[in-house]
Amino acid sequence: MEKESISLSEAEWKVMEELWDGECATGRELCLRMEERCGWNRSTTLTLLRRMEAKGAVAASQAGGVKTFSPLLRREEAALRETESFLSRIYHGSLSMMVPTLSQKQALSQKEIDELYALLKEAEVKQDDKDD
Amino acid sequence: MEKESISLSEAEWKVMEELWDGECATGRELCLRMEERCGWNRSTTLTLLRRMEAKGAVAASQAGGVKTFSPLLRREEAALRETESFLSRIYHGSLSMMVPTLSQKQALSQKEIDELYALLKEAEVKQDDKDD
DNA sequence: TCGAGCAGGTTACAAACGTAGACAGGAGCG
DNA sequence: CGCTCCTGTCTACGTTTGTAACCTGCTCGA
Repeated sequence: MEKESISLSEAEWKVMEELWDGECATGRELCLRMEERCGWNRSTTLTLLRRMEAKGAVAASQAGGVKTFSPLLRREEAALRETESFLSRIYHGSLSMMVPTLSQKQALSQKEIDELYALLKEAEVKQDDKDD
Repeated sequence: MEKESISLSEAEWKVMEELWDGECATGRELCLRMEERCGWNRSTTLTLLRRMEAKGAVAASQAGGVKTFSPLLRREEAALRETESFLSRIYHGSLSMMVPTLSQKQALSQKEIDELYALLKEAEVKQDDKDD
């Protein structure tokens, strides 16, 4: 129901990725793709889809014995939720505490750093918009 | 053993926080603090400590019937591990994909953005060091 | 019409988690 | 000496997660 509270497990997330990438897909297609990408058995994928349908993360529509699934949760929504929960769990909710951890280990490439600069600039613009 | 592979569950993480903050503590102290902070029963904390000891995340030393626990895993180490797993799960491993998600929701304050700039600058310096 | 395939559904089961009750050994007090 | 606390250990139980075998119903070609 309240999308806010839908949380996805790791495996479920993978299925969602597939759905987000393709907008929607039949059970068959998804099974094939998951088998290919993760080596899962058909049943595994179907079970996950069922669970996800139950928790309202995906919608399923039957059409002549074939089910078609589509995401109910938008990627940004889910990612945001996940991110906030992660940040608060590990970094007391603050992104700024996360960067040093990564840079310490040189887990940030120069390319990534450059990208981040650009992104921050954009974020700043957004902040300004907010004031209007 | 290989610290790399030690993963902490959410509850375990909370206990670790306590340990990291205090460097080390007796079981009794930890039980009290967890009860206070999370409302946990004494047994709950003790069980978690036992599991964490088993997986090598904390060290315990007995002294006259009283156990003292200290973290074996450093916070940065654990945070890094967690962060990498999170980033790869949600953002295909790239921090740069995470920022737009947050800024879209205005989940980034100007203050935080400023901090991030500063952090990136530092990270850049580190990059240079690496070349030496 | 009957069997082969394919779609989805049902049931299962072990590991990880969160949570806690029951139990046992040592230390000190009366 | 025996009881009471306190400390830690064992055992347990429901839930979530990952993973899959097995079953059933439909459809299409021989």
